[in-house]
Amino acid sequence: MEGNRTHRVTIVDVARAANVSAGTVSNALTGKRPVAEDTRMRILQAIADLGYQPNLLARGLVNQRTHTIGIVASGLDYYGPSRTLIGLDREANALGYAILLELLHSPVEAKADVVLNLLSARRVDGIIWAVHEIGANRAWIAPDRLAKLPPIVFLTMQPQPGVAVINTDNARGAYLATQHLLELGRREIGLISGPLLWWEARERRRGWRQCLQAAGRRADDDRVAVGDWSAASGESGLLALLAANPTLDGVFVANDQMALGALRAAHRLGRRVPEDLAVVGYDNMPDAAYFWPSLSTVRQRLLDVGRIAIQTLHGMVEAMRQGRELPPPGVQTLSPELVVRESTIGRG
Amino acid sequence: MEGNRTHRVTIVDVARAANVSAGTVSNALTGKRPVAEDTRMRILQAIADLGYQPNLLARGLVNQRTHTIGIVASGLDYYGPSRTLIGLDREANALGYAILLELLHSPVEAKADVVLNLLSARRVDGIIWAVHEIGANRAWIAPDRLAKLPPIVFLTMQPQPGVAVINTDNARGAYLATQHLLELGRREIGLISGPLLWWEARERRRGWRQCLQAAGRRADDDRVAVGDWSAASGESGLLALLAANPTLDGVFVANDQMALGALRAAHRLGRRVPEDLAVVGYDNMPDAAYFWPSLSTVRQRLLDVGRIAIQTLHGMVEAMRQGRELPPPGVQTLSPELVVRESTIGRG
DNA sequence: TGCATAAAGTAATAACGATGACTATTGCGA
DNA sequence: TCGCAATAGTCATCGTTATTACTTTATGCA
Repeated sequence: MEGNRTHRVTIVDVARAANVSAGTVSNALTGKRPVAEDTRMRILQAIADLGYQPNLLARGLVNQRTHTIGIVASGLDYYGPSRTLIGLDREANALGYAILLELLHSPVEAKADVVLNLLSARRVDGIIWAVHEIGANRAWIAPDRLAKLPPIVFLTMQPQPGVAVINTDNARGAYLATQHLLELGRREIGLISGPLLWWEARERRRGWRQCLQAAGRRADDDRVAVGDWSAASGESGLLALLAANPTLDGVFVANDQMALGALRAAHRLGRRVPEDLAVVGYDNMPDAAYFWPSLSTVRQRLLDVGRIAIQTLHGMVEAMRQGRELPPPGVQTLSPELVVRESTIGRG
Repeated sequence: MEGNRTHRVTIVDVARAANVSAGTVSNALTGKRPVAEDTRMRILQAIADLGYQPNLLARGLVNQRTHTIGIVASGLDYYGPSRTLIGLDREANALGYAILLELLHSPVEAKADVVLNLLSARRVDGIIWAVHEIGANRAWIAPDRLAKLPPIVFLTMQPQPGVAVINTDNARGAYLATQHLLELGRREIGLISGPLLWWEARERRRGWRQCLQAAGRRADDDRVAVGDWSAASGESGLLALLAANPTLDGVFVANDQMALGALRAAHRLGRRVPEDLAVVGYDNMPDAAYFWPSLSTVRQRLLDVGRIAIQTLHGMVEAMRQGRELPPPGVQTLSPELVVRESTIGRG
């Protein structure tokens, strides 16, 4: 009927159509005050007729709450970050939050600050920081800066005092992998590491080293090749390791993609896996079970990381809203599990 | 100083501190009207002192514009969707849009409608629909429903009249792959397809079939195994194909993950790739170059898909804002490219 | 039955924080 | 003196909700 294409239908239009006041419509929608059943039906009918959509900007403005969570992430073309994001999204949905996504393509501190300002200007209720690495020192999380931001949960980083962190135990995962190799009787075990700027890479190296040292084995630097998480670097990494240690009979590779490259290098050199060289990866990406040979690896519960992160953040948001004291922020660490496949035990 | 932790600093506080009116602060910030240089400096100083963050909710409310784009996506644990999302994010950033992300875990129509309502209630400026499949008929994009929503760009789906779609030419990619196999002298070429509910899977099958028929070769249903995009289904798919066609000497696999499974099946059966069986995949995921043997495949420019999608959407948003007629929505199709590796030509 | 009182639903109005369209104040030259 | 730039200020507005105040209607009791 009404030809005016630019007119947006508001709560007042609904109220008029249902013959009530705007406040009553609001009450009917939010349920914060009771509304007589037949009025409610009339209102719902009017909403349907007019195709009314409540304006969440206005609602957020008056409620001081947007039901939006900002997620800052990076490395989405890798399995881990994507998977974590899925976990975050699921739980956020379940708790009624929408997600404002910011991808950091080149994680430098300046950009990080811009992104935080942006999220804060949009009045997100909370922030998930899922960027793995951003310089070595993290000076950018100055406490006074943090105090002016909405609650933040950090994923997968070194525990910091006064900051909520959700982690997996990378050192333990690496330990499990290395121990598995030792138990199979391997005597010379190398490491293809991720970039050492990354906390996860350092932790996995630590776990590998600890396990070897506990068993009285060598864990020297010439047993370590440093890659960049890519399959290419895994391939060149294994070539370098074997050149320096021709008798190497086991290798722990800090992620599955590099392990894929390492398998390829082994094939090219004619080394049989696992007979000549046993390989363990990290991540348990879906493809790993179909590598040739299928890859023993370490599974992290990344969906759980996402879930717990959102739940923790939600708790912080609610506490802050109700003026309660924030729970002392701490570290929650999830345990990884070893997944054994052909690359260590053959086609048993 | 001020101990009141709940007080939020608004434009009025800034105005008071800088000894001007709120309107002037607004002008200084948005630049819509000139402000004397020294007043501007005073205002900026006050903003810095107070740590003021403009409230984008309020701004959006009065401007009827949020500079936010809703992205509805799914399958983020696969390479393609993740990659596309990265492309979308980059261009959105460049054009000053934030991203409201909605992941569809189980793409059913009811849920789709809920998601669209949600985005619309948050007053996004536009929507990118990056969900690959949602039932066969798409009855849910009823034209009158579309008219009530912000501008939408659809990715990777069958062209629809009256709808903006950004595509890659899946049939052409499949054609290129199949042609490559023919040119290598392969005579019996099978297909491991994706689920036929997916438009992309149907298109890739069409390209495979067209190419074979143009060459006078068989392209019957017993040369087709239908998988579900997973490596597991690729493995079982090739086993089934070889059981039905023992003399098969080439296979086009509709994505790289299934191709990985197919390679594994070939290894298990002792068929040499490519000597006995040449394999071409689709997607060019980073790992494909490190499969054993490395995988010939089809590259899509997914970052470009994302870029163009955002640009198109931006154009629609601007046109609508300025009351201009929307450009007639059409289809933009990008061409894929063949990437030749060992799985077809050996370690040449 | 009639009246006081409680309960329940509804209406009116002031926020929330910004902007845009007017209006008001300067200082200057004609 | 007048008119015109150049600035700055005022106030209504965007679409909701919370608060307060006002109607009804139902209930209890003599």
